[in-house]
Amino acid sequence: MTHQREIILAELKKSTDHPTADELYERIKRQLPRISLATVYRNLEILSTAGMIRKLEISGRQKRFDWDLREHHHISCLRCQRVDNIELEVQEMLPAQAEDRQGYDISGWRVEFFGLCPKCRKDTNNSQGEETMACAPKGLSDNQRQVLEALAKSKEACGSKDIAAATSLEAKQVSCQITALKKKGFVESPIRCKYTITPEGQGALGE
Amino acid sequence: MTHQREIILAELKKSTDHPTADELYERIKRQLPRISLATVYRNLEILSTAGMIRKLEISGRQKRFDWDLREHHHISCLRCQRVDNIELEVQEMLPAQAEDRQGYDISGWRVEFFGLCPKCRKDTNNSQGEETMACAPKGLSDNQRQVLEALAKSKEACGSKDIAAATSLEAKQVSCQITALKKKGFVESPIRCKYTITPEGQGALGE
DNA sequence: CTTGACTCAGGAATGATTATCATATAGTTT
DNA sequence: AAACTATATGATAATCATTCCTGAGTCAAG
Repeated sequence: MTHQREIILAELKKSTDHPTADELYERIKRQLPRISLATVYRNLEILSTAGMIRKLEISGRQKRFDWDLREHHHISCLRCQRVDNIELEVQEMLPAQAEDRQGYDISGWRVEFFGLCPKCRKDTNNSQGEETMACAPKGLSDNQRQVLEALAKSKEACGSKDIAAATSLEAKQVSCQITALKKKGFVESPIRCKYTITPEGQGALGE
Repeated sequence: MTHQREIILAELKKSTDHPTADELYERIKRQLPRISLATVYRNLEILSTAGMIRKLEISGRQKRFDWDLREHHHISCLRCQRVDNIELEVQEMLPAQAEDRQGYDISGWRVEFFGLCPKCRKDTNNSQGEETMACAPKGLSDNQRQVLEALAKSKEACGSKDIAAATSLEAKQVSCQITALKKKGFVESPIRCKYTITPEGQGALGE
């Protein structure tokens, strides 16, 4: 039990959420500014194989960690990835049902619920468009920026040929970028084959 | 519904396991040799958001895909990552229990079991050592090879200082490599602070 | 006071997935 | 059918999370 390992465990026990390795890393850096992310990963792995903490493999790519070893299950938000605890009473029935099935030697089980957490639920009700907004990536490639700048200069909606003339790009490439920009919500098409920049697109250019 | 998307869906429906994207890619290449892995990923994503297939986020890093939309749950092997179906009768009781908890708007749930599949279970019984053997990576870095070669030349067990003399490495570096080599099973320590190469280490050198 | 066991920080490497973009294909509208 | 747009694909680069590698530091036992 090294110093860093103690800090990592203490920091995890302080947390009421179920932090990911890098979230924990950010919090620990305040106490141990020189600690490395690899050390956090290594010690979380050691602690979980030693059975001192639990590793949760839910809700997307990043694994989350839980200091609470008592038997309980989780509910996670599909929008913001938040994870909360949830208690169930039917737990005992589950392993019995599955026993001796398929010839597996069953060593564990888990129940997971997912849906929208109260906060995300409220956000959805207030504004429908926001969910696509929040999810769309904000970065712009060079080509996308060129197209967007050309659109910003034009007062009226223009076709991809006009844009191609205004930039160094070919018409084909322009159409390709427009599709990507539409998906990000930076461009819209008031008439078929004519495009304008959206307020969000303006904002993206300014950054 | 494009041709490749049809093929991908058909190939998935043919499979009784729950393949990963790259497993599916390997199978599909037989029919469409020019298809790209990105297309497989893209279409699996499209099909699953369209609700035509299910994306499983269980058992480690790689996501798996399931053509069977009927309500069922899974059991996965901790050793070989294999995933099988499992039927439960208590399903209906679960969502009722969790309803209105934590203010979440629950849209789904799943139950997962894990353990050892029949095959891995048998392998464990037959030979205890095999699991560590099978897991250890076989590659050698330059420094590791140097140390191992020096040990191979020596008839008797020798300390890290002897090895340092025989190679261009410092004593500290040698000790570091020895630790790594011991973990791989290429070196053992008959007496404290004295090391010899193992038959596995000889084999690794020969490759 | 050596010697080796153990751990760390930092960076490189890896594996899985996603984004980009030029090209190919499939639709629409005139 | 021509002219054009819209969408999908294949190849590849980029990204993200995680793990591996290595030289250096620390500590305890001999």
